[in-house]
Amino acid sequence: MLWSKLFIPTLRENPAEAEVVSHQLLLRAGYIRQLAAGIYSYLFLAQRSLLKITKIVREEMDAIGAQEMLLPALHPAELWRESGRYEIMGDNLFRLKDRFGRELCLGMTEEEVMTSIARGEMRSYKQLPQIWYQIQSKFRDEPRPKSGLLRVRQFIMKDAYSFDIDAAGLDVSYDKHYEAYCKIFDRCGLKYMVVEAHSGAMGGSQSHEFMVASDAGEDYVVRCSKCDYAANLEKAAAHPSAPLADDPEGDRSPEEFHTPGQKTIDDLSKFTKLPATSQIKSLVLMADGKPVLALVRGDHSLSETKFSSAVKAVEFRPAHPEEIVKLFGAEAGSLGPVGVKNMRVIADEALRGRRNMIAGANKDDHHLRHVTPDEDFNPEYFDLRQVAAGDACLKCGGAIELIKAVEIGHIFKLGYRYSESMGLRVLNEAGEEIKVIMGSYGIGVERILSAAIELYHDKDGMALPAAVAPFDVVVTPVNYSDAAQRSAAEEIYQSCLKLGLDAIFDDRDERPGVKFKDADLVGIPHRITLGKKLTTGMVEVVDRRTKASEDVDKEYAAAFVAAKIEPR
RNA sequence: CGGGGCGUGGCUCAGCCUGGUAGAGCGCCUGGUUCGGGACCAGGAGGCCGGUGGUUCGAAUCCACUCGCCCCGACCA
Repeated sequence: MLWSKLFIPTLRENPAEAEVVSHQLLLRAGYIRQLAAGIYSYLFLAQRSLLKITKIVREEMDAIGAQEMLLPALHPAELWRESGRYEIMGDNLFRLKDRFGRELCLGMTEEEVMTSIARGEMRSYKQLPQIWYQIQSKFRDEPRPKSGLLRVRQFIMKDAYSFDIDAAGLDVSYDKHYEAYCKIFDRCGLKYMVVEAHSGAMGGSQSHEFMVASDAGEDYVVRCSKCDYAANLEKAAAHPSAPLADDPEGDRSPEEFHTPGQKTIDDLSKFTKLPATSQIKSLVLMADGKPVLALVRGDHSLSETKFSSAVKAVEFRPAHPEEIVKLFGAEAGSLGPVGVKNMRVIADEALRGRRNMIAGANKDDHHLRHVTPDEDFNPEYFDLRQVAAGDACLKCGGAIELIKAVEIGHIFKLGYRYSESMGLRVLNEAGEEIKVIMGSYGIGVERILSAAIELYHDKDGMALPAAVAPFDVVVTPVNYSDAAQRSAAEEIYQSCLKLGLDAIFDDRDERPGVKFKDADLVGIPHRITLGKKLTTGMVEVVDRRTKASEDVDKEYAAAFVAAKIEPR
């Protein structure tokens, strides 16, 4: 293609609205333009990259026997009511009405539609297993779209669904996806981690996320510095750090003391001269309308995910101040577990075996010292605590680190959630009706591009892996009005095409600086530059990432570049 | 939804406090000189100052409302 004929609107300066690097570069390099908050147009360059990514995705999905389909994005609300997600998804689901007042919604994932197809046609175990997938736009009414293409309201997802006869079959389908995902992300040139994940609103048992470390990410990955343990923060477990002060010895009874105006853990640490690790933090939550008192060590934070699985709540929220006063007779700064009878009391494992700690007295401006779990109150123990950096790995004791990351893929064992609610059953060998077991598997296509940019960029722009770059190579005559350069460049460009390279010919009558800057910004992995050395038959081949330049005979330049690009 | 910031040619921004002719750099167009890392000279085009209402002789500027975008939080397969 001829650069002079293409629409590649590069910008010299970063648009003011872009904060994260991938967003800035996608705009500057002319890949995307914004239409509204969280809604973007993908221009020529972005579309080329995305097509390369989806091609890789297709090849690897097809390789595990998955069948590509294309389902509607517009769904009848009725279908979502069947699975129960019409209510669960709340405002995140785009909802609309047609001219007759029928309720519709835009798909955020397509378990319902896939399940409805399956239940209409599947009759026998002999038809299973099946893996169906599509690459299609998804819609989510995000409360806060952000970071360019990282969190948007319309995006392209590869979503796959597996249908199996039993749990062993699901394991096979799940493992196939696990491996296919690794191949996809490897081929896209990404550095990524696979972490244990929480299955969240999707339901189901096992789940893994594919994460790319990046400060632009919104998730935290907990990783052991020694072994291979890695998990999403929501799910991660670890040994807590030791308390900073030993518990006082002895079999003491709770003793009230006056703590005027001391409300936070911090206040109390200063006031009592005891570290936060000697305190019990008391949190009141309303879980499905019922109050629960959750206790964690003073320096720990409650993991909301772990809390909700511990109490098996569909919905929960922090209690309102009025509710707290009504239930405890005291305000939030002075709450504690001693004497609490009117609600469930759950405690984090880190409190088990501790003695003589500080807790609120359920009386404003008063606290208790010498509070001992299992003596002064009897909680149910759970892992409730959010893991923190510096904790010790459960597997090997190594130090835990926290890494910010972008989620690019997620695989779930759904189990029977949809087949049960929507009635997907087949007959087994014995002629008995059995539920089909399902899995679902997603990849965020734009996130692969964004993550690649976050991973590979420098001050001049993108340094994309060839697999996802819009072009493999750009042929750049330094002076286009020089007839010798022009014709030699044309020849090299044609040779590149013959070798199957995705080549672009920068035939613009621009100064060399402009052409070099644009090529760097756009992130084309290789550049063949024709300049003064052409008089001796030599051209330069420049590597975008390393900026290393090699002189090559013009006859071999195309083959030289082709050899550098991995076969695909 | 709570908190903060910002809306002025295509892009980055100044002007607003203290009301009176709408500006700069880059980009764009024409001509010329140039040609190895975003050239130079000359000429030129391009702006309902986000919108509505108000105050005023007069509003980009002051006031009210409103819309949009970004960031933090809440939220989130």
